[in-house]
Amino acid sequence: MATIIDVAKKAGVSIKTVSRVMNNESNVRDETRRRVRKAMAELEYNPSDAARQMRSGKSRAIGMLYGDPSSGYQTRLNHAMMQACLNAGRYLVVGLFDVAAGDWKGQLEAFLNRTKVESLVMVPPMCDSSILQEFILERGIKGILLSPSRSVPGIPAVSMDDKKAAREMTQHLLDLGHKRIGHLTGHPDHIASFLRKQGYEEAMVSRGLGRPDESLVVQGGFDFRMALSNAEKMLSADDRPTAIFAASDDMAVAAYMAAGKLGLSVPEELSIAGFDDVPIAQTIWPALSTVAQPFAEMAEESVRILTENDRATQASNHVELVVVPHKIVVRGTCAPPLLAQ
Amino acid sequence: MATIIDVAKKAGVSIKTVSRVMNNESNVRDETRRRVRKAMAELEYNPSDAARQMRSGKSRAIGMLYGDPSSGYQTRLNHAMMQACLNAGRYLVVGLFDVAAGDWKGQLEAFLNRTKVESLVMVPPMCDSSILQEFILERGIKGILLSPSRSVPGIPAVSMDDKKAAREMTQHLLDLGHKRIGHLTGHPDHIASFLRKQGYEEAMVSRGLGRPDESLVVQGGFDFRMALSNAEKMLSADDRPTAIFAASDDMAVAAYMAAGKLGLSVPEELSIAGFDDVPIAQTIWPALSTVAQPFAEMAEESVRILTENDRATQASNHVELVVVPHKIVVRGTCAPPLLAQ
DNA sequence: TTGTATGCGTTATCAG
DNA sequence: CTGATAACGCATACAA
Repeated sequence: MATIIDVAKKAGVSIKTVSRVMNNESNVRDETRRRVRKAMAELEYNPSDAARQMRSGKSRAIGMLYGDPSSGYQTRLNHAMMQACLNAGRYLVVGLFDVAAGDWKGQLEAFLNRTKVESLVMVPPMCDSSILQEFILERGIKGILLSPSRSVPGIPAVSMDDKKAAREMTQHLLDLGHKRIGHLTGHPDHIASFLRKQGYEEAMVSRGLGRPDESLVVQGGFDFRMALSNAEKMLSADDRPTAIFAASDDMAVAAYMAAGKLGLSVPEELSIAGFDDVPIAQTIWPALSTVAQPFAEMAEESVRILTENDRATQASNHVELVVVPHKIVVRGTCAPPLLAQ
Repeated sequence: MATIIDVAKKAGVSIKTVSRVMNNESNVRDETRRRVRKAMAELEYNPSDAARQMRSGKSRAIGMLYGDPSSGYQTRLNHAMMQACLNAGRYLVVGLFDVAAGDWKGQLEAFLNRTKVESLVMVPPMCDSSILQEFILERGIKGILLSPSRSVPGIPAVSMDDKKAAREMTQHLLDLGHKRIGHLTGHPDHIASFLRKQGYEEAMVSRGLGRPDESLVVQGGFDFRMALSNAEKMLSADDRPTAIFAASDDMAVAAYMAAGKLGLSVPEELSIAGFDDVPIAQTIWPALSTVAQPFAEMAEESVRILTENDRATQASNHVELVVVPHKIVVRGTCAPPLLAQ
């Protein structure tokens, strides 16, 4: 394992200069910088994180605190972040956050002190806490907000466009020929529920179908049981929809089961679309058409922003919000409505 | 932040002695040891992992390489391990393993070199590779095997008892009064499939029901679609079972859907039991009765064994296999069979 | 049984 | 713009 001394010798400079190059500091001649870079590459030099951390008190690892360990959203994000960190030659240090307990600031502080991470990925719902936002701002922690409800000056944010995705998914159903499309909404506390419903409504309105009424837009609450019962109700009506767009895959599965109970075959008699692309979406048959959240890309963007430490570009590249493109995953649960309808 | 020097001063000893106490080395008088311990507690001393790592080349972090990032099993294990590490004052460093690619040894070596972890949790299928086992043995890496197919001399293993759990779940159904109980098997390549089927058969035989024939034991392959189609077939027969025990929750959900399609209500007309306790098990309604794998306990045992570094006990405590008790989770999908049957 | 001194690979200070 | 040298907190050879 080559050390900074080996690099310095090879490049014919002092270790301090090597250190300067590593950290993208100014006050190094371009020619020198190039020579050092070359020596580093040739020796396959890798700075020792341990030494760095000992000296500066900061680890190069990236921290992420999450609240709900059982959420599919979080587990998939964890994996995507780990991958992104791996690609960037970093570690991911994850920690559990007790959302219900108070003292969010104290919890974050404890995590920071314990792990010494210099940068942080903030996920919902913590990313929307102004207390936490101010805290990382004043502590000088590099942070990014993942899917925040609204962006915050000084802290870059990465997210997908929920409203647009919902609009597109609904349009897909519309393009297939559906006119009566039901929507199973999420939980009112989640901003995503609102955005997804809005996207759905916009698509309906833009096709001249008018704003859908209560017979079409029913509460799902991101809850299987509620979605099941309300989907059953909606599908039992005389003017039942020929398609249902659920604001989450779990609720889409509920609609799926409701259809089964009522003897409606999917997708022939009822089209179903979901949102999230959780594992079960690919497990069931026919597989669920859904919106795939771009976890990998969101994670990569986050890590890229966090590891961008060229002090020169830092000022100019004042990124405040990166919107990552989603994917509409067309699988087996959507088809044109029966002619009889 | 207190350092080893502060502790030494406070205890009136040298830093070497503090170091000895920290690492549970011998050659320290009990009285001295106590004094040092007290000083550490009073100063809330926390050894710096960075300094340790720099000096010894080893991190105190615990490594875990996993193969299938989308598996519910793995994501839940990840979380449990993270929690267990947290409780033990350690980190978890996870890495992705490419099972399909060759050179398992090289992959492991790269991970070790990169992360410098001194201990390792080996999960399926890597834990069953003799090449990997020999490698960690000769490199002197502390390792534990999680749910291996068979134990290996020199490397402690932690697992649950799949056969016993399957037997108990089947007995639960038997106790309810069921006599014709179907079984959806897992994938033939997984040792767990075999064990779970065996447990089911033992329970049936022990109640004098004889060894179940092919009409009752059908392939599920840990695959939703296969399970769905075979469950439908099984439930369409004249002598259909009044209960189904699936070797995984995913397949249990398939049976659930098959029942829905055939107009069989759960649990009144068909009882269903699963295995794993994945999130969807609690999502659906009625919620699925299933076997909960003791992730938290398995993780804690693993970390305990890995961090047990008292050199005195190391020789005597030659643990080779720890079997962690599972839980039978009784929820809503199992009930006595209808009298009419 | 206990202590002293040295070095691990960085970053930072200050002098050139 | 560049370099010599002192820390950072711990483990360990070697002494006592």
